[in-house]
Amino acid sequence: MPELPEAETIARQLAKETPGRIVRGVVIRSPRAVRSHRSRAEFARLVRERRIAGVGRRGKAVLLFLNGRSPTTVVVRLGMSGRLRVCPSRSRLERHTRAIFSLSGGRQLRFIDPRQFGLLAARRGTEVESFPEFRNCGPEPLSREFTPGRLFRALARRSSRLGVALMDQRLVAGIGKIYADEICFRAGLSPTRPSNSLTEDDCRRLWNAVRQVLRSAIRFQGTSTGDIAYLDAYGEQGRFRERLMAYQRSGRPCRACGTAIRRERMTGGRGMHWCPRCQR
DNA sequence: AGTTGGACCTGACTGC
DNA sequence: TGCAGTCAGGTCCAAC
Repeated sequence: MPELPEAETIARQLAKETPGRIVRGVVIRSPRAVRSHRSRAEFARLVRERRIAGVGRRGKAVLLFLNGRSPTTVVVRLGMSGRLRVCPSRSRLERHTRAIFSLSGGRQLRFIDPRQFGLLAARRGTEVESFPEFRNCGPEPLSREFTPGRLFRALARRSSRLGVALMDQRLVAGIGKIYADEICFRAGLSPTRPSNSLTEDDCRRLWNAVRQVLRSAIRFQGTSTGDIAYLDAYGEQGRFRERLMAYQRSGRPCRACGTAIRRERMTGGRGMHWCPRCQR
């Protein structure tokens, strides 16, 4: 599932491949991919014949900055199964290709998304924080804005379980199921703990774990797992999967102490994985 | 306002 | 083999 490390990996790859190229044409093969626009034509009009000036990321979203008379930003939300791929124009179209950007230089940027939870949105300007997609977006976990104190105060206000709170994008941006499990493991905290039961000391460990886990996952270019495994802009798998300590390891021995990893469904129907011995 | 559960979507898997 | 049911999960929305 694309979370912050996967989006960051794709954004860095696109930053090498796309700047300077001009979007010559846009084909939206699934209208649902641009459902926040009135029509496919409206989206295409905002994007066509503009030069890609840069690439960024906010939370789990990849951002394409386009130059032109009025600068435009394309927000790419990958959802649960979305991928962005750069390839030669003549290469075979993959199944579930939802949108194709034809770029100058004989390349295409393709948006592939089996589950169709992903979304492309073209927004005027580059003031990302003002876009509706980011209205409820909390601080970037690897920025200075995100501090142990801020994390403590936010968790102290909540009664929901820690594993659920970490995935709330208003608390901190970019964390989903995989990294919520891994962060809790690294912090030695059970994801079933009520958020407001954490001490300041717990929160400092949690804050460290957030940053260590995300940095490490970025270094290994994300996690590929499950029936619709994440692939990067070159179609390669992420290598963080081999380093997972909790996620999707239920019943298997904890890599630290050998105790069987537990799994339990939480509110929202999502299962959380944790070691009952290492995590309290 | 915070919290929860359902809906969206489709491929893989399970059970009868 | 076939078909219904379940699961996965990011995000939004309605209901408490």
